[in-house]
Parts: sequence; structure tokens; C-alpha cells
Amino acid sequence: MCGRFTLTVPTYELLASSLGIAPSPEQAALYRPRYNVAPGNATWILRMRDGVRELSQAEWGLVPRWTKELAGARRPINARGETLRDKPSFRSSYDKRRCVVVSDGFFEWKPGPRGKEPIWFHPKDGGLLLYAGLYDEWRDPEGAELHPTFAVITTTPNELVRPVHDRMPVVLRGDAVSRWLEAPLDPSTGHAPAELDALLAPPGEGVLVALPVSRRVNDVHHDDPSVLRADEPEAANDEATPRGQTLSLFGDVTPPRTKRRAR
DNA sequence: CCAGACGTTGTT
DNA sequence: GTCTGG
DNA sequence: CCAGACGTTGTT
DNA sequence: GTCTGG
Repeated sequence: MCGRFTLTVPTYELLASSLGIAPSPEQAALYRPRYNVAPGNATWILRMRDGVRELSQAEWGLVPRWTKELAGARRPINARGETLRDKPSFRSSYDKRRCVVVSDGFFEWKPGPRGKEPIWFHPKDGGLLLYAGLYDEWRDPEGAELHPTFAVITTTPNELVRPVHDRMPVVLRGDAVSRWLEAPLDPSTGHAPAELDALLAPPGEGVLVALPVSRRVNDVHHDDPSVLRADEPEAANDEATPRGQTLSLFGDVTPPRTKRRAR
């Protein structure tokens, strides 16, 4: 699946150097660590541009270039690796516009006694987690604006993720990153070479670990380090419950939201 | 041929 | 139940 | 992915 | 743009 992820690297400079990218001051100004990247958000992708790796922002939810109206357009956030070649929305991006989605962990939810309980899957040894992705650029017919968007490719889960969900993002490691980004078209078919299909497999065991985290992450407005902390355990005995205080039957009482933004 | 869709996940 | 917004 | 809305007319 | 359904 993969419908929410993190990119918590503290600075753009550290991110760029980890990816072997020449830093751009303009891009640096746009960077901030993210603890709750949600569909529709702008975030960071890596792609080839004139033969060079480029780190840039794109919006999560792929809008194919042939889309007539941006309003109301479907924006798939995921693309099944098994069927990329068959789908009009993905086929040309698979051939010509592959990207890498830059992250350091993703969330999956499982139902629990206290509601949807989020689990953060992230690299055991820390560092980046890179997903195989597709992008496209939609051009507004009224203007010259290019609107870049992307989708994360999914595959079957490995043993770690399987108990929680039946899909997971395709993770690229080592030389799979450059193979994914740089493979030329197969001259005999005019499409992406068959060797790319082999990359769209679940990661081996031991790459990722699972950490239960705070249900605060369920709300997309919570985008700070607190989402990666464990929730307070439910006060189950009088030691943990201050005298005279009544537990809510409905779980924690969230303070009122900050004022809505006017439109 | 033209018209219309073009996606995924999860839940019931 | 289904759509929209983030 | 989850959370929250889900509507119209007319008036300012 | 490209595929599917009729």
C-alpha cells in the first residue's frame, strides 16, 4: 500500500549528499524534514534530467499528461508493479518517466482496540528508504505551468509487512537505484526493458524493522517528531490514573484544533 | 468505427 | 456509503 | 493513508 | 495518448 511516509533527514544538504546530488540553493529553501507526508503533498523525488540525477519536488498523486481538467482528475498515489505495462495511466511513465521517491520510512495501519494503529516501517540501520516511482508532468493548456506528480509502485509484502497489509512499496537498494533510473528503452519493443520488472519485488527480510507509533500520525496536520513516539499506554490501573480523574470511554481527548485557514 | 475510461486500497 | 482535502 | 464532509438559495 | 467496450 503505502499511503503515508516520512522524510526526516534534518537538512537539505545532508539529504543531497546522501543521494550524491549537487545541492541547489533554490531547492534547499524548500526543504523541511517531514514526519507525515500525505497524498496530495509536494515532496522529493529523484529523476534523470538531461542525463543527470536531479532532486526536485512533485505532488503525490499521478496526473497523466493527457488529463483534460486538473479539477476532479483521478490521482492514483500507488501503481501496481504487476500491471504497469498494461495501464494507460502508467505505461508511458514506466517507459520514460521513472523516478525514485525519497523517504526514510512508511506507515501502515492495522485495526486495534483503540482504533487504527499506525506502524512505522523503516530501515533497520537508519538512513534513507527509496521507493520505485513513476512521474508525469501535466501542462496547463492555459499557461506554461508544468505540474509534476508521482505515484509509488507497490508489490506483495515481505514477511515483516504481511501481517499488517497485503501490499507494500517497492524499495530500491544499492545499484537498483541507478538501474531503475537509467535503463534505456528496449529497442526491439520500444518499451521499458524486461529487466526492470525484476526490480519490482519485495525487499529481503532484515532490511526493515517495524515500530508502533503514535495515533497522532492519523491526522495529517500532525507533522512533527511526536508522531514517531509510542502512544501513552491506556491507563489501565489506578497507579497510572491520578485520583479524582475520570477516564474517557472514547480514548484520549484531543485538544481543539488550531483555527482553520480561511479560503 | 466511436465513446468513454484511464487507479489503488480496503471494507462490506 | 462515498467523496474531498490534507 | 485518515478525517471529515456530505447543500441550496439568496443576501450582504 | 492509449485501451476497452459496444
